[in-house]
Amino acid sequence: MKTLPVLCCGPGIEPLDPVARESLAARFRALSDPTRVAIVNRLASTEECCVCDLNAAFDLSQPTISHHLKVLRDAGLVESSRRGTWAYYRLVPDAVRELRNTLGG
Amino acid sequence: MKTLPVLCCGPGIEPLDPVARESLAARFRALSDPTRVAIVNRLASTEECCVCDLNAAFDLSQPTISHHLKVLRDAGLVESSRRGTWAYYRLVPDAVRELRNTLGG
DNA sequence: TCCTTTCATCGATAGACGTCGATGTACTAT
DNA sequence: ATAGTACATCGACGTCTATCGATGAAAGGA
Repeated sequence: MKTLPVLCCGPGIEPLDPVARESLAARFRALSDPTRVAIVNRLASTEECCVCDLNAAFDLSQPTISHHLKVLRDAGLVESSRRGTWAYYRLVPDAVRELRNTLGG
Repeated sequence: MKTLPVLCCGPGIEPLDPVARESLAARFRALSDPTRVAIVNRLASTEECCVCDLNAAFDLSQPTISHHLKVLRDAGLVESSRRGTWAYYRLVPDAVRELRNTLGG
């Protein structure tokens, strides 16, 4: 005789709506690449960083680094500004904190 | 010569080693899909959850849900155990907490 | 003006990923 | 034994992604 399993995922939960799921997944996806994790790690330990230094640091082609920066920018995790010829990138602390909060139930 | 930009990403940082980058990225990649985010969200609000209920909840085929659960399992974010015919999944709180800490300056 | 440097974008390609139907496996009930 | 249920795995398909070389745009220096 089998005991009917307790109905899990019961009535008390509040599931994420589809928009929130997609939005959260998009931010995590931005961190789903080792190079991007390293970039964020690097930006986390400095005020800002110019692209030229990132290019030098990562042994990847310049377009590839530029691509990763765009992914992080589109995800709202970093922001950039140009000063003269150079582009400087920095973290968006609120975005990182927000993401962390979603893991801190 | 123009004013050389301040050497950013200076000597004080400790960059992640390649293994850590890959390992972190792998965990974030597990959360890079809206369905998996929703599964984790669901598991976060209950003790454990049987696959049959997840199948009913997500309007995706049973193999697809099974695939997502495997991804989360391989990432160490969830664990499962069989009791009788049913398989029950639950979060691995340490894994989630660890991931959160990496975002916590 | 011309050349160089910095960075973004384009186009192409190989590999990874999400999804499904079909199949396999283990368990339960009749 | 036979049938049915719960879940995992397999094979296939279309899409997305990481990467590169080539090109474009903007700025500075000669």
